[in-house]
Amino acid sequence: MKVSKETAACHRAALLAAAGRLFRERGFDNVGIAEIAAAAGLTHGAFYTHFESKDALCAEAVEAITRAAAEGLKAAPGLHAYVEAYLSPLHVFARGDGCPFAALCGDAVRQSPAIKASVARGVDRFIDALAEAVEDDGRSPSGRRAEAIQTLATLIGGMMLARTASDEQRHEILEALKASLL
Amino acid sequence: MKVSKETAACHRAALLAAAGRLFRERGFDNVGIAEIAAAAGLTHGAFYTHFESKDALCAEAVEAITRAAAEGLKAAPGLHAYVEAYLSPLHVFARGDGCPFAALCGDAVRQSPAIKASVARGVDRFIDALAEAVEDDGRSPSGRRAEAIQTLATLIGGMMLARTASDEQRHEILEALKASLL
DNA sequence: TGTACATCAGTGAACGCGCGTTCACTGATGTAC
DNA sequence: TGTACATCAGTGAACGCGCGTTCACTGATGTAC
Repeated sequence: MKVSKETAACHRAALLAAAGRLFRERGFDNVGIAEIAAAAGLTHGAFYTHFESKDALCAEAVEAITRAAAEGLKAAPGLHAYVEAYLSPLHVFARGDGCPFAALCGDAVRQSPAIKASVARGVDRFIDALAEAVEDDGRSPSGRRAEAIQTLATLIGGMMLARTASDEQRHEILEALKASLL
Repeated sequence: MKVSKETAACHRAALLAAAGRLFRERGFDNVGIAEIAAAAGLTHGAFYTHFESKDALCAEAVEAITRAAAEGLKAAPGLHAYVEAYLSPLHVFARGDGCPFAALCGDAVRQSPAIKASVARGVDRFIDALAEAVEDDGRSPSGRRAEAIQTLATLIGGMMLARTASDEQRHEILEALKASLL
């Protein structure tokens, strides 16, 4: 049955939100259209009135969650606090709500060009945001960008290590990285 | 038909080698038993005379390639040279023969406990090897281990970023990280 | 050393399952009069 | 404002496909005599 335009717009937003969460929790290939639709209160058939394909949804969901990640960084009370929260056990376990890069970079390599490009744009935006947050001790813009890249690599590499690590390892990894970045 | 014990042992080794390469190239879930068996010159049915399940193969393949990675580091002419080679465009594209952590950490989070444990053991061995390779300026063992963790996080995070990045981004990322680690 | 036979690595058809996608259909929405 | 009807978001059955795994069978191996 038909549904009002506002309701349809809500459904689309719900699909994107569910996809953003589920993809981060389990990766692109381990979440089905039916599950995403169900999480948004729909059946799988309705999905195709909102998105052309799963691939199109993936690209759009990546766009959304990477934009949110950059906004989250800009809204943080400072790089120090951001890094502290990033390298917390909470973030290790809250995958569905966490950093899209730590959750999906490994997957993205093997996805379609559209998805890879979406992730690459997100990475670029996030590096920009990090470069602005880095302390300005009179360094050149390119120097700050280089430091931003190093911080990002350490954060996402560290998060992935912490997520596969055993309980004892996890603590050691998070503490070592906090000490080196703060 | 039956086959001599040596031949069977070769087949098993070939299955492990093919799995190690294919898993790194495309991830655990995107490579089928039939493809691995075919790469080893067998049909899929024969696979089950060598391994109990795909999961068992994954765990054993991870064990093999992470051991090889640690040995490769120990055999390197120095940490400097190792990092230089790690952060090279060659490594970005040679996934099947490259670092198992950069290739599989993202996947491993979602795999069975056996696979996760296998990766975690590999990470531990690799950190040990890195801690030995780190320069000894009179630091404590735990200080060297912390530096090893930071180096590993930066390397695998950087490799994953470089692998999803666009052509221009890739160069910038690799150069920034080499500058920070060397 | 030669023969007879049990073993078992390998084959390929078949299974159940979940996936992405399609499509005929339904019925509330919202527009045209 | 009220009515008639075209639109189209949503439903659920169905599709083809590839997957991991099983299993009856084959025939070379390697052992027992």
